[in-house]
Formats: sequence, C-alpha cells, structure tokens
Amino acid sequence: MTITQSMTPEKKPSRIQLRNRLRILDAALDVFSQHGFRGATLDQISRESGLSKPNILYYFSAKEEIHITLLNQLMETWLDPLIEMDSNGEPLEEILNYVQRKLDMARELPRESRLFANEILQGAPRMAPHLKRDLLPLVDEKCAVIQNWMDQGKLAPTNPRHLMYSIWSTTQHYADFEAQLNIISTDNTYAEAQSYLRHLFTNLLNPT
Amino acid sequence: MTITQSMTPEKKPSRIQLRNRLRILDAALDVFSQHGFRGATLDQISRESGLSKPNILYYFSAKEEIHITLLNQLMETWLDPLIEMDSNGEPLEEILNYVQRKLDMARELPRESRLFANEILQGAPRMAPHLKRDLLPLVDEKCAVIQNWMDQGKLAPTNPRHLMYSIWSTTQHYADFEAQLNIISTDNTYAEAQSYLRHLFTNLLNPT
DNA sequence: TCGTGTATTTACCAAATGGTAAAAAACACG
DNA sequence: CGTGTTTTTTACCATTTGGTAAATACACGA
Repeated sequence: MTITQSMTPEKKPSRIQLRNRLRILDAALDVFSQHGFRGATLDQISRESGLSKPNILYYFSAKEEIHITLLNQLMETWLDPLIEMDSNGEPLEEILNYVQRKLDMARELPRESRLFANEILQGAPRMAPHLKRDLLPLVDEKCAVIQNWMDQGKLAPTNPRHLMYSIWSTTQHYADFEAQLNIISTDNTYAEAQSYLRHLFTNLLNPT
Repeated sequence: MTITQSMTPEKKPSRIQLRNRLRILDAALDVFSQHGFRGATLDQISRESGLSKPNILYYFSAKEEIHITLLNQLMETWLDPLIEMDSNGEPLEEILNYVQRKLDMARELPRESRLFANEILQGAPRMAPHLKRDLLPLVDEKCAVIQNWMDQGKLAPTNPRHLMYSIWSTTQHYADFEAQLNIISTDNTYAEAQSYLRHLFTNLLNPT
C-alpha cells in the first residue's frame, strides 16, 4: 500500500513524539478508567503525565481524541482472547482456557477493563459502532462453534450466549469491582478465583 | 426518642418538599448512574427534574448531598436480597432464590445497579465506609451459613465468597452492561438469563 | 555552528460549573 | 383578607473546563 503513504505524507513520529504520546495515553487511561469520559479532566491528565495542558493538545487535537485512541487500542486487546478460541481444540479445554485468559486480563489490565466498563455504563456512545462491527460477528461465530460442540455431545447443552455473558461478567468483576473486593475479600483473590471459575464452568459444561 | 425531636426541631416536610425532593432524586439517579459523580452536572439534573438550579440547591445543600442521599437509599435496597437468605431454609432453594431476587433487581432497578457500579468503579470513595460497616459483616455471616450447608453435605463444596461474587457479577451484568447486550443479544434476555443462571448454579451446588 | 523544523511554555479566552444573595412570588392559615 | 412562612426566580460570582495563539526553547542534521 504505497499509495496510502504517498497520500498521507506524515513522517514517522520522532522518539519524543512516541514517548510523549505514550505518557499521555498512560495517564489518560488512569483518569478515564476511574472517572469516565465526562468526569475526567485534561488538567488531571496533565498532572499525571507531567506534560502541560497545551502540550497535551499538541499531541492530541482534543480530549475526545485521547479517549477514542484508548478505546480503539482496547478493542483489539479485548477481542483477542475470544479470537484465540479454536474450533478444532478440545471443547471444554478451549472454554476453560478462554476463562483463564479473560481472568488474566482482568488481573493484568484492570484499568483497561474499567475503561471498557465505564464506556458501556454510559451507554457505549463511542464504542457502539465498534461493538456492532467487530464484537457482534465474533460472538455469533464463536457461539455457533459452541453450539456445535453441544450438538455433538462434547459439551453439556446450555445457552452459549449467556454462557459467554457469564464468563465476561465473572472474570471482569475482579477488575471492575476491585474496590469492593478489597473491602470484603480476605484470601489471595485471583488464585482462588482461578480455581473457583474453573470449577464453576467445568460443572456446567462437562458432558456425561 | 423525643430528645432527638426536641434537639432537631425540624418540622415534617410539606407535600411540596416531598414531591420536589423525589423529583430531584429521580432525575439525579438518571444522571449519576449514567455519568458517575464527577461526570454529572447540576444543570442536567435541573433540566431533567424541571426545577431550576438554585431551586435544587434549596432542597439539597450541595451536589454531593444528592449523591450521598442516593447512595444511602441504595444501600438498604442493595443488602435486602441477601438479608432475606434464610439459614433455616432449604439450602439450594435459598441460593437460587437469592439469585432470582438479584436478577429481578437488575431488571427492575437498572439505574440503581449502575449507580452502584459507577461508585465502585471510581474506587468507592463515598461508599467504602458503608460497605465495611454493613456489607462486610453481612457477607461474613451468610458465607458462614453457606459453609455450614456445605459441611453438612447439603450443598456441593465450593468457595462461598467467590460463589457470592459470581452471583453478584452475573446478575448485575444484565443491568450494568445493558448497552452491550442490546447490541449483541437477540433473545428475550431476562427470561433466558433466569433459566441459564438457575442451571449454572444448580449444577455447581447440587450435592450427590 | 548555524538554521530550521519540532517541542514547550506563556498568556489567554469563552463557556460551563457549583454555588450564593436577595428579591419576588406563591402559599398557608388565623 | 392580611400576614408570616415557604418556595421560586433573578441576577450574580469565582473557579474550572476544554481549547487557542503566539512566543520561546530545543533538537539535530547540514
């Protein structure tokens, strides 16, 4: 695609540009994931990134552009674990691995999980088109795969869509409601979560 | 406690006061549940309630007081379904009824569910003390009950705390992530959810 | 070392925000 | 009806907010 390059002759970003954009996005992820789009302020992002407000607007044309950039990045990360689910794999194992990957993401990327939760809570004003275009067909596809496995007796029959909802909710809960868990939890939460969820979904899906 | 009354000689609120406070709280629930505390504005609440901004501040001394009032009201509603769980009841049925009540709440009070989710997402700055004082001991108590049931062989053994987390997350998900479900869901979501969750937790907890 | 494009700061701005004071209007009630 | 109280409006205010323009400092290749 040399055409694209010649049509938009933007030079490759300098080292400084790359570093500062990363700083800004990192600080913005903190702020947006905690307060949502409207509750977040450029001043907060400015403080946390160490860059002055006009300097931030030198790298991103508006507050919303930072948010959109974060959401775009998020979409890829978000769909990845589901994409990896292999229709040729061993059914139960594939599902349990998916649960594991989602739980790992909750632990390793809690800010991203909360950014997503905030966006959906607000009615997905910026995310809805993405979800319709990317998530919906993916879910349709993978639910069909799961349905197939069930029809073949390789998994106990249940509603594939709601199975997916329950995987999403139980795993993301550990990131999104962390503040609550910190109050009422006593154990090594993620280690226990791992074996509990394994147990939960094995019981549901094991045939025989 | 006539002392209290004589010490704070506030008269009983008039009809107008009652009606307007309700209007404000209803509008505020809309706005806070969608945008969180910081993302919500008095002007929005003003528009939605039909009362002018200074008029709102005649009934509530500050934006934060409206929010706090909502959260206080919420706490009672929120704990109720768990309180109702009866240690003398039939174990599996008690749990399934709890799931049912939580799911009913998600369907009937989605704004309240999202208000709660927003507060926790933001780190529970206003709710944390309430949770520690009211939720924590209640959870401890009910988890002990469940543990007892398991020890007696009336329920299959599993981690009671994480069982509770999974009940919370799966049920609240239908309210909090409604925007997402509207995009990818096809069925009569709540009817399917009901039977799916029943199935999920029965499989997990049924002894034998 | 110099010049040129890149990066950052300084100094702003208009609009929105939470909130106040006081006057005006509506109301309750003897 | 009149009078004291409650409710609502009008007119503000200081601060914060997202954003801009222009001047300045910096990096870096020739």
